[in-house]
Amino acid sequence: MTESTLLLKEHHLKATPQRIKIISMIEEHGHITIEDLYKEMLEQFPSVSLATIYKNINQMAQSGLIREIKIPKAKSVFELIKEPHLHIVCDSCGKIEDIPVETENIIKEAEKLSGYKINESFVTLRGTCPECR
Amino acid sequence: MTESTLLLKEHHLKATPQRIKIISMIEEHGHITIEDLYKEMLEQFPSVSLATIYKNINQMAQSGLIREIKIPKAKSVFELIKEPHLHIVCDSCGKIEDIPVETENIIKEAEKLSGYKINESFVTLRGTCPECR
DNA sequence: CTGACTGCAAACGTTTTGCACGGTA
DNA sequence: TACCGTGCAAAACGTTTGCAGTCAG
Repeated sequence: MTESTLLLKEHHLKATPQRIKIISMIEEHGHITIEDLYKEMLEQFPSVSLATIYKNINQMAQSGLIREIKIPKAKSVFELIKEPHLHIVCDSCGKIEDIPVETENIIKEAEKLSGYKINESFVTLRGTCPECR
Repeated sequence: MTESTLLLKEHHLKATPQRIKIISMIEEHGHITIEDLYKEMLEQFPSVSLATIYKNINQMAQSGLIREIKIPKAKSVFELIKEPHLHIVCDSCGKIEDIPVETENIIKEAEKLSGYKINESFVTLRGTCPECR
């Protein structure tokens, strides 16, 4: 029983070979676009359909297993839902990394200023990574 | 000479009636989707084309006059580029507001942790607005 | 065994493109 | 006047849907 299979079972989704592959690819890459998911999937499942990928991605997002991250001026990527973190995108090579930065202070501040009850925060930074500098 | 006309001139774009209208609508609404822009524009320019709106929005974004804000689980909105601020979206009514929260601390922290040189930050929060609570 | 999942093809909504006409500087 | 912007129609894209066959539980 693989890790991906377990994740699927926990979210009450049938563990088909396609789904297992999708999850392990997201896990492996950290973040991945639909396009890359499809390309890489074709190597192992030559007749896989884009429709299948979309259907599964949508279901997994619905079940709270994965989440779509919209990136300014770039394609969306998908990631497994884990601990809160923020994203940083390299302007030069496009790489996306997670960073475990605490956003509590900002949220508290925003709640005070806005009067909103805040449920979730999405933070994306853009800059230049150490390798591209 | 209107404010919108000035903004266009500053960015070396010809001040056509359609462009002036687009900018004044973004200014008026703060944030607006392409769809709403088009609908409202039709009232004043019954034969305006969606193609014209897309072409202009893309040019204005390219010139640094406006910016696209991608919202989780919702349509993108466009805003004039002004002082840094973050966005908060109401889960219940969908309203989007700007909040002038300082993000310097988070950025410093992220730079330290990641080794990146950070150029810009995008922060979107979701929650419930005072009216919807 | 049965309902859920897959792959295919067609449909859909959004965004882009090419072109002839019209308007701004 | 020269060039850029507009509107129209068609095309290109990304995503979704319906359906018949297949598979996981």
